[in-house]
Amino acid sequence: MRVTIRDVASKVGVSPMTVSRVINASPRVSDETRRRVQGAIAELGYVPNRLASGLTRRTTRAFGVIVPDVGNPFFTLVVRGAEEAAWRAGYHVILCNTQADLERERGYIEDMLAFQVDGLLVAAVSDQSQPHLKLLTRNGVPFVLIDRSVAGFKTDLVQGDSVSGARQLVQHLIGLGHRRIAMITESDEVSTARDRLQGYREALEAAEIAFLPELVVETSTVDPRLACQATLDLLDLAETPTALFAVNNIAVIGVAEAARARSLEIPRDIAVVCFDEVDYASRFHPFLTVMSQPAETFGTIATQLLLDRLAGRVAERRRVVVLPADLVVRESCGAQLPVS
Amino acid sequence: MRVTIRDVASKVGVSPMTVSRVINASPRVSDETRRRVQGAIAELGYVPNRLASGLTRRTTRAFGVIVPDVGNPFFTLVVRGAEEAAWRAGYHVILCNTQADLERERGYIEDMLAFQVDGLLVAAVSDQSQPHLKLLTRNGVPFVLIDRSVAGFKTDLVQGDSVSGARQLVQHLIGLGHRRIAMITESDEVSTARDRLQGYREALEAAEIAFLPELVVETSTVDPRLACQATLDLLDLAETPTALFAVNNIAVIGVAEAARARSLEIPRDIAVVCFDEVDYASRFHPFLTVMSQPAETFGTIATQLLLDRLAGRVAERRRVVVLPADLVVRESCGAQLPVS
DNA sequence: GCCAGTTGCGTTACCGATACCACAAATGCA
DNA sequence: TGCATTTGTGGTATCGGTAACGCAACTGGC
Repeated sequence: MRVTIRDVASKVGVSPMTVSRVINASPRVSDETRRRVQGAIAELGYVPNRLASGLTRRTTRAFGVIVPDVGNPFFTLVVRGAEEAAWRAGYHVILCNTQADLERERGYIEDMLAFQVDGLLVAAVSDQSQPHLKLLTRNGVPFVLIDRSVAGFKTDLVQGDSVSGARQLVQHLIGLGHRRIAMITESDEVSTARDRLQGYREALEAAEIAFLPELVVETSTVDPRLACQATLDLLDLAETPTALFAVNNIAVIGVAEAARARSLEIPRDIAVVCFDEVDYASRFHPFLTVMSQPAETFGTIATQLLLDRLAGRVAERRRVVVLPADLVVRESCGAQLPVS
Repeated sequence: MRVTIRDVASKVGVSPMTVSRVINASPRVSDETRRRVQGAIAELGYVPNRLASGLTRRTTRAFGVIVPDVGNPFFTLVVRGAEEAAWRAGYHVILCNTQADLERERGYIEDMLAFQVDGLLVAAVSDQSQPHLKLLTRNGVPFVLIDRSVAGFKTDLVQGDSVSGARQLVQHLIGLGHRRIAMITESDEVSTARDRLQGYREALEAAEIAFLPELVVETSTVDPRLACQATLDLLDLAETPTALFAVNNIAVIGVAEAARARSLEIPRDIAVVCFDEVDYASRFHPFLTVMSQPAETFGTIATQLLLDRLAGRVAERRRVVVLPADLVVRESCGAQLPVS
């Protein structure tokens, strides 16, 4: 049923090898033959079988991108950046969505290995992704970590400056007069969560504000519902926080929901800030003050690192790229904005 | 570098064939041998080469899902539903994001063909996707269209009830007293846009309101910026509309932005409704009244149709599944909500 | 006109896995 | 014990391409 190179060859009356040469733009084919072969390819709708060509050449010119949640605007942009850069370099991208599930992550990594991709970009679920990633090194497949580092893995890495970013966000809140600042975070097996908590602590320490464990709530995974519940718990404290720092754009959704459920108005009753743009939602009220990361650049740079490795232009050691984040002050923090 | 079946075989001291049997859970292997082979597989980190096995068997147990924009919450959920259903059936999903670009769509369809996927789910860019899809039929690869039909293509299809959904939304606005209702839509080469415009017209007609062409603005593609500009144009009309119907969740973002730019409050100054949930954003103000579609179900049902074809359980004719949409009344339409 | 170099194309072997067949050893049943 | 069957394993060909090589026919410089 599927059209093969032999179908094309016999239609034109040449050998499969000649068709192969036309496909791969080899110069050793006469113009006349080339034209006839191209005609047959178009007419039959022939598409070369990459399983077969991937077998003989040792490359598929494709790489996998594994992210925990394509629906998260941050990762959507990362993927877009990666796709763009890959496309320009003549590579194709296979996208895998793990839904932050380790099981699934392992499955996809095996899949990518099975499909013989030339390399991978991985935003790992957590430090527990380590065994899956070992599969890659053992098979000699290069990969670049995005956004999150994985404990005990010394590979190329593109990440944001979570420590400093979080510190700035919290300092901003402190500058607005807040002293009782809570944080909604996720498992500290995720490097970004760990780093942001650290930044939070540093900011408090610098302002000589005591770190209160009860003001930090950790949800098992990042999810609006869990974050909402966590926020409600915080709001039930005898002494409620006056400001809230959400570990990312997903958690903040739950925070906003909880505030609404308690009829608290942001920022009048409680100030809110978070990491990452909320994309479309940041155009809606409450207009969130965020630490904005250049998500698309994460994707393009990671792709560049990977392409470098594939091309053998290898800086032998691992390369770590840290991209700065930008404080975008909107309304949710309660800052008085100059009239624009 | 890559571990092959021969590496495993020679390590254990059996033939590759025996290893293959272990991988594929053939019963004709002694427990003893099976254990030793499995040990070697784990130890070497061997992952079977699917390029090779895909060549001999005629299946890869993978299928492609092609959508215009994974960042669109509607499609994110479609993908999630498809992944879920595929996973359960032992299939793997390769996700392709066309960014509503025909060129890219063609590239991805060729890629999927090249990777010998067993089938595809396609949310096509527009009617102009027809030539790409013909490639699939010519190569005998089954596919199911999602969300959008493509003119002249009689294949399996899972879509929403756009005509009736749009009619209901507009009727709802009319019921609230609006007579001057504008619509922001996209190219009428997209079936859903076509159908929603039709529903809009039907609702007007039923209420004996004249259809005014100047109240319908068509943007070339669906994009918040374009929708924002389109809305501004509408608000510049001598007689401005009192209500606005956005063709989908992306367009409505631009509408909200435009309203804000003009310091109009929703719904006090202008009522707004749209198709599709805005996901996270619908938890933010303005709380949008929407026609909610069961996006995840789109994915699961489309997958089911595809799996049926792959399994040969074919209802020979095409099957069309139309999923109903639900009017979710929130605040943006200006309806008085009962106190909950 | 001769020989070296180029051009255009075909042949053969192989990538890594599996379908199919073969076959020795173990087992079952009369 | 004898013969049929089952069990466990290996050998060979093959999937659809391509690398490497081969080789006629043409080109061109002397």
